[in-house]
Amino acid sequence: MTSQKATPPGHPPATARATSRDVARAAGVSQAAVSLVLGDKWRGRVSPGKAEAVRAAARELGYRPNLAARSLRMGRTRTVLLVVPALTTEFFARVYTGAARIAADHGFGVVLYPSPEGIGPSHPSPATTPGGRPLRAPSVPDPFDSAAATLDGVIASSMAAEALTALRAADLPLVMLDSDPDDARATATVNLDIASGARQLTGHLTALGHRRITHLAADVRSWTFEVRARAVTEALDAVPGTLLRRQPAALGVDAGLQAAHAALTGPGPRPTALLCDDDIIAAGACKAVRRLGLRVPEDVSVTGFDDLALALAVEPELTTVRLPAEEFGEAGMRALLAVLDGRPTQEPTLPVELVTRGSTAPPPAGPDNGARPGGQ
Amino acid sequence: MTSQKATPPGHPPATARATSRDVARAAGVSQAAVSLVLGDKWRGRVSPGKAEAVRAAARELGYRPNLAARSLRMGRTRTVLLVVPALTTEFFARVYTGAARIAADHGFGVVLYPSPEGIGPSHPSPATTPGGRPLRAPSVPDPFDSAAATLDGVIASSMAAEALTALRAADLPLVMLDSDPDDARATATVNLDIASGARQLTGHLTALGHRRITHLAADVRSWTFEVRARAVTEALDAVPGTLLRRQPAALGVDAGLQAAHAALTGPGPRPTALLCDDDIIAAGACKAVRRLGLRVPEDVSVTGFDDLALALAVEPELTTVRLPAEEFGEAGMRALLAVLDGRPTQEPTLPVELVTRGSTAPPPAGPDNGARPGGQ
DNA sequence: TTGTATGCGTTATCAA
DNA sequence: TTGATAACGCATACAA
Repeated sequence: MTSQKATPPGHPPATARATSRDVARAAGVSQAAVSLVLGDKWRGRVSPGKAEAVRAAARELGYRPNLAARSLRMGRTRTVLLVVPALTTEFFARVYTGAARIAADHGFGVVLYPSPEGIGPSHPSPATTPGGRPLRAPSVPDPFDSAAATLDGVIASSMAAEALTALRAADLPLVMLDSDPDDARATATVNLDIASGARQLTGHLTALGHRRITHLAADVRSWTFEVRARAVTEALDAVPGTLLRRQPAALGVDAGLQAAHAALTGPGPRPTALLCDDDIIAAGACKAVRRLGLRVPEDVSVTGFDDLALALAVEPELTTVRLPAEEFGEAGMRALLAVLDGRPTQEPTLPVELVTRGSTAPPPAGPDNGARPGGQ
Repeated sequence: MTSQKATPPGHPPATARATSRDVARAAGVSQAAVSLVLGDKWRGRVSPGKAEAVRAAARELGYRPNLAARSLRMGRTRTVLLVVPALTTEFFARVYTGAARIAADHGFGVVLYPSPEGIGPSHPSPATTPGGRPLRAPSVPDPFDSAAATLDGVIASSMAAEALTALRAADLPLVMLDSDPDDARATATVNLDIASGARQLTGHLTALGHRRITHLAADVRSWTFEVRARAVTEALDAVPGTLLRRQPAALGVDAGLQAAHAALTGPGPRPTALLCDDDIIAAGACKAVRRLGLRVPEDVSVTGFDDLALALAVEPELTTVRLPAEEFGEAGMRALLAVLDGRPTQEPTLPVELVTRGSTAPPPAGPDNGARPGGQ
């Protein structure tokens, strides 16, 4: 009965990597010393000479600690779940990028959970893949059953909030993104200053002279959209003589088109501006305007929200509110790390910025600027 | 010295979860039996009654195995790395979605590695965040140093191929996406039928009557773009009387605009069609056409590639080649799973589909259809 | 059929 | 300062 190393029976080791014991042997120290040195906890417990020897050996052998073992021992996985409404959107891809960057800086990984009910696919197939198969039927399981999913914490977009309750988030620390600060589920909240963005938008439009504005409101129950609606209403209430209407619109180019069509052809005087809840809806709205034989922005101004790449791709380019997506993800991750460390969290609200481009202009002149040009 | 359970000293357990021993106790069996039953390997080794008791207890306790422990024991992490050129693009977000779905079906997780040199940010800031900080400076480290990174395999887009060599991919199984089948680094390759797409596009344009076509070619060294260029050249060589020119374009709306401007104002007769290497470039090209006082598609036809949401957002909607992004990710993941299982891989090539929309039409009539309309 | 023992690689404690 | 040693939770070989 020797102390020979033996790989576990049944399976060969995936990759023959150096272990801390190999490093210890190479450096002529105990395995524990390796752990201390590499964990930078050797203040007065290992001699400087040996410490350097350990580092050299580790470098030499290309040692990288086995994270499974570390997780097992520590009871923490250094893995965080990011719950988003649907990854296929540029906005959340950027949120992920920011979160992952900060995570990596702290030795954490980020695993994604695109909420099954994924709001607004924003693209052709609403509920099926090109192949016609229902989108993630039993496919994407509860992330807590999934492989990468022994989690230290969760970051969730408010747009995927329902998914959150479904997925029993144990009692993991939970950072909610862009959601009601009073949400009881949240350990911490990180917000964008959406209300300010909405006010900047309405301010821009009223300053241009618009008085009949229709809000193409995302018909998604989500805090962020509620805030937009409220802020728009309040801001326009403060400007005498304005007429605000509201038209619900699903997320997506085509839905935006439909909603805008309805808004522009409905009863009463035609609005001179369409304030859309996101860039995608705005893109659809622009199409609707033109299909009615009207021009953007001469006859109807259109604004978006998000400042996606799309905003520059359409013509005219969209006046919109730039949401700092990556910084948003970064802030969310930082808040979660603070919670995990037991540090106080800052609950920041990130500023947003109005970006004025070609899709807005003063309303058409004329008494009622209303005589409808030849339709369709 | 009792056999009392004790949490590891120093740190409390992250979450008090039931272990297989708890289940065993509850079911009145040994811990090994639990492992057998839940691993579905109890064929003739556990009595049906006890097996059922185990399952009941597991359900009751909400037992979920500790993946760190399992990974440690098995030497496999059930985690796969997906290397993409930049996550902020819709296309790769969709590839990820497909890959993650299949992975989850097999109890695997997917971690993302947006290549540092991330080709084509396709959005405002080329190299810095809004804050001005250089984009992922030492931030995103070698993924093999990162937390989630004890990997069983890698899936990589050819567009991030350089990153691959940098990141010493040990000798992990490597599935390359849309890359040279002869690439020595790849354990397996999964491709889209890009060449067919290019041929469908040229066929569509020549059938409409176009004879002067400029290829707005992505100036990115990547197999997929080389294939496009070759296929376009060969297809047009086969049609007598065609004049193919090629104009390099960086990835991005603005770059597409610039390239198209150059193509339309350069010496020689103006092309009647701009065949763009992706939808983003095509969107830029459309803008260039209009800035020159020309119309799409009456004066100049424009085609894209990818069929992003963008293709429907611009006006006119883009004729483009639909790339089945999610299925692509699925196929990549399936290939990798096959490799990991030692099964033969199928090396599939996924079909792509021409989608005809408003951005293409017959070229303008007239002898040379060339008398340039008043530019600006 | 069942139970018991072992080791995966780490970190942390304790005795030397 | 250092080096043994134990335990994290699981899967498996082996003895009963």
